[in-house]
Amino acid sequence: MTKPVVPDFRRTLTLRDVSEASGVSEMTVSRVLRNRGDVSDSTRERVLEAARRLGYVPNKIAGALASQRVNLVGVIIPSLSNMVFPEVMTGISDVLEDTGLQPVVGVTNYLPEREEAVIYEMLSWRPSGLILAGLEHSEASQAMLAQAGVPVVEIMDIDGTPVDSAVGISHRRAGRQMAEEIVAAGYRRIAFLGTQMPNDHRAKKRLAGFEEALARAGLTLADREFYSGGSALLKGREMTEAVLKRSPDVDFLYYSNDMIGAGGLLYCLAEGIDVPGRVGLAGFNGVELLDGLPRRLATMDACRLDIGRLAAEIIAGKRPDGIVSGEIIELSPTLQRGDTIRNG
Amino acid sequence: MTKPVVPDFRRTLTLRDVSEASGVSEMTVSRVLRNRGDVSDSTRERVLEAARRLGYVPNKIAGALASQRVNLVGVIIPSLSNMVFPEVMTGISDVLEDTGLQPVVGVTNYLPEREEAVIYEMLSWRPSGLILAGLEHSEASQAMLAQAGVPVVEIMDIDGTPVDSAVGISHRRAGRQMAEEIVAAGYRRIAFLGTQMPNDHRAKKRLAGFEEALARAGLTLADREFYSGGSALLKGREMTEAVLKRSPDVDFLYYSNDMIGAGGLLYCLAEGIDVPGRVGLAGFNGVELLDGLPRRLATMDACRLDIGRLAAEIIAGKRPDGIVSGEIIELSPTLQRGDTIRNG
DNA sequence: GATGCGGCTGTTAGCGGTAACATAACAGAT
DNA sequence: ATCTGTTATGTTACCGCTAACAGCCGCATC
Repeated sequence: MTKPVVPDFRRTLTLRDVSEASGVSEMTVSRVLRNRGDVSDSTRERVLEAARRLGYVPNKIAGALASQRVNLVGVIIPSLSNMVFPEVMTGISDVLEDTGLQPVVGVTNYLPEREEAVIYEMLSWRPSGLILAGLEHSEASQAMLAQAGVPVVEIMDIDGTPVDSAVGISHRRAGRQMAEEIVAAGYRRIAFLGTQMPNDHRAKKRLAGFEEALARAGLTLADREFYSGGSALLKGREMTEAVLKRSPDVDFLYYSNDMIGAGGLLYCLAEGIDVPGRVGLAGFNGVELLDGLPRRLATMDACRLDIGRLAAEIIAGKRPDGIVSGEIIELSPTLQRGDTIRNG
Repeated sequence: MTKPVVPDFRRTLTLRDVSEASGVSEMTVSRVLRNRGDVSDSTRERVLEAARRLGYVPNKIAGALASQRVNLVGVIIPSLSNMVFPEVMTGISDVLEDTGLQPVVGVTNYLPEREEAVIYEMLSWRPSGLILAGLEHSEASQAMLAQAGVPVVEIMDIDGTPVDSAVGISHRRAGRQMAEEIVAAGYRRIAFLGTQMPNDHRAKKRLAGFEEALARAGLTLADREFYSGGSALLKGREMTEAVLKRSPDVDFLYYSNDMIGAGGLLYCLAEGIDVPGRVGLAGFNGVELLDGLPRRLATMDACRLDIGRLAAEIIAGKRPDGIVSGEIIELSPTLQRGDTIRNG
């Protein structure tokens, strides 16, 4: 099952090897490989040929140290598995693609101490910029970010004070807006179903905004249910069942994300519950998944692609007026009523 | 909306700054910060205090150059958005966590030329190892990997010849196995629904194995339908509708992944089609999502967590016998019949 | 023919750490 | 008192590359 380990006698190649193989100085090789400065066509050809033939791969560690430039952008997010960050990443990659910058992802699992460690690790590679989710960070994290001396963009959320720049939506406002819509549609006994969220600050803010708007309409949450871990779709089912059994008079279910909302929708449809007549449903995020459901769940898209794009543009110095720092961009999520809120 | 850009007068800190602040040599500071070698407790205290006070973050670029050691492991995958790789990443992170190694993700979007670029970029940082999906790579990629001088683990698939090590399942066999199960259950008019797959070699191998087993039973595919892009769940619905309309006598639908399978299942349920009586359904991957569906879709889990773990263990040199190279590990996916294959 | 200049190439001196090898101080053994 | 060994610290020489500058050549200019 195992083939013999062939000891590698070749040291790994350096500029010097290419230089010797092509008969020019290391400096000239360096210039050729970076397309920097003037080199005659004939020399360029010779160098490229030698590099290709040897299979030379430049050592960016040495290059970065010498030039004090690192073409890396750290991206720090809480989780890969919840459908929201892949799209942010797409936006970031799209923009960075033709800037020579390269995103590097770090995952925190919603743990502040993990975040601190990831920030430290990232900064120790002296990246050209940092993009990270959320505005809430440990004190030590904040200090590191402030000291870093590179552009830092906090994304997703703008309800708070960024270290440097921020691109996102107001989750508080998003929650409020959804509540207003629901109340306007005539629902009165409204329940909330969501993640246990010691560290999901954005979900928390949405709920706060939601309750605030309810209060203004003279209402309070009729019930609430929380979960953590497991298949979100399944949890959505289970929580929905639990709430509807416990509080049969509830007429609206507000979910903290689309995945559990979808689970709830499937549950209601399977049980033959009239949606949106008997109960209305709404989620949050506008994930692509929803397109495939039997009925379109009401939701609010979180502008994830744009957030990624704009954050990357700030880091890449592509913003109009060349702003690279201290910008706060608030995007407006659009409410999609779908088929699960009745027409007031 | 923008705050003034405060010019950063402080150069970024170096060992020398900490050394001066604590009155010892740079070397001693270095030792303290890496916990390497003997340092007296009093000195250690003084150094740590100074480092903390100044907010010093070591420069790993310089460290890596000097020590010829980089605690990074490149992980190259085709896509972040299909639910399968997050779980692989989890397995990898779990294992690397306490080895001091750090995964760095690169995404290829199923494009060989992107893959080549990502491999080049990764190798230029001289990582301690590389984990990449699939066994099919451009010639240039293969050459780079072979020359890299670090352990390379190709994951997910083992139907082919790895550059170095491989951890995965046989997709060909997986396809065969599912076909046998379906045929044994008495289905005869079987259709395939999947991605357009110029570069999804694993889906292609599953289909090949599937058709091979059908042929052995004297059957051929009754119909086939392909898609690309868009919401997989929605595509699953649409394709299912298309196939069932076009070939009303089809009695089984084999999907190349669970997400479109789930779409198909939802479609059938909504249309009141008897599953698994009138048509049977099966997908591939065993994603968590399925737990939340109204009925459990037949599928085969791809051992993603284990694949990640084992790959990481190889890189980290944690395999029994200290094998670091040239190992091929085949895992056996388990078939989950769910509720969508009738009992033969 | 001296001068200037742009195109091309080479030389030198780091970048900020760490490996490897001194060195110093002091304890206990002889 | 000398030797040995251990612990704690410092010194030196790089790691592989690039910025900055220096040189050389040929050609147009005055």
